[in-house]
Amino acid sequence: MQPAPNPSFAPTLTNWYSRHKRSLPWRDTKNPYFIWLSEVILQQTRVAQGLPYYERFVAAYPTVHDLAAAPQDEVLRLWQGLGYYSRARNMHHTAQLVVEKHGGRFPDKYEELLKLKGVGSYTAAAIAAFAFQERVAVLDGNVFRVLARVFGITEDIAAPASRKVFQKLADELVPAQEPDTYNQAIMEFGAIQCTPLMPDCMFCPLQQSCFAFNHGMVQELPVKSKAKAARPRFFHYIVFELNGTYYLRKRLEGDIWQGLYDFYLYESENKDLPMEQLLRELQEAGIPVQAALLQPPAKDYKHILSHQKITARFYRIKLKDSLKDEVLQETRLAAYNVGEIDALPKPVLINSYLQDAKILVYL
DNA sequence: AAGTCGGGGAG
DNA sequence: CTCCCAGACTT
Repeated sequence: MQPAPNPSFAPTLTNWYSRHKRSLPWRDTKNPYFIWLSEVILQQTRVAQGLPYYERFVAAYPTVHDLAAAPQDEVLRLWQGLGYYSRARNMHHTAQLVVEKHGGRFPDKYEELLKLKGVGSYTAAAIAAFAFQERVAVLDGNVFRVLARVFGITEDIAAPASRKVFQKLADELVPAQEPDTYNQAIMEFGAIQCTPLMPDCMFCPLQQSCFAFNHGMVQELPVKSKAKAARPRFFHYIVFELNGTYYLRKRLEGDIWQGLYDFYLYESENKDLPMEQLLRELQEAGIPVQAALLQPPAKDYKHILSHQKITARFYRIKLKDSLKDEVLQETRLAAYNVGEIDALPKPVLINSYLQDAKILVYL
């Protein structure tokens, strides 16, 4: 059983925060648009990785109206490399809704923010607290970890059912005064002091009252069940080239990278796919290719996602004539020149190939 | 409750 | 390699 919340918990954290906090751009504003932008970017993303994206989005779209008016391809292109692209699509959708239904002003209550697409319990609480000083508790990976250790909570933080245990405690701990500062403080404390692997317990202001420290359980807490292994997938990309243009297509719903562009794709069950079979598959798709024109891939590309381990091969082929209209309809491929390709949103895997193949060259 | 959605950096 | 990051959504 965890001890009752120590009344000095919040003051200790905010005091620590005042001395250790990083200077981050979204902390210098009460503008809900900027705060929302930063929170969506930072979902499942380290500050160091998200920071340059935040700067780029603020520069490109200074107001929610600018974001709402932008084409989706442009928004996804700016998001390129950040991953979890549904965040960008939902963010874009929400920007348009805020403009059209709310006159460009964000809702100012937790319950209303929660209704926005892409805004879950964490992000709604963050916006409500940081932009509007609502007394709600943010509960992210950092907060889970700090609470589990300090209060000795052994519920599996990966299990959805555990959330209410942590949420109840988190809610009780939020002080009435400056809930925004407190929420920033506990997350920053988790990110810098009470880190996952090597927490700095020797110089921790909560050391005396920390359950995990006092019971030698710092390594054991928080309890988190392991994710299941990523499934292997084998991609065979055909890169059709025609007079300096290349055929790409926008990916659809129902798989990874929705809304991003890649090449003609054949996926096989096993790693090894004979060239003859690949040629046969192409023929069946109405794209007869002479074997001599199909250049074998130079190497395998390994691309790791949370739940998939992709091995990709790129077969480049120089066409003499345009692909048939019928094929273009069926495959949704279209020809793009290098400048256009640069402007399209692409998975990191595709971008890596384009640079290796010197189709895209950056200075 | 479990599955799915990216990519990168630290150790 | 492993872990996990200012999570959300669908089934």
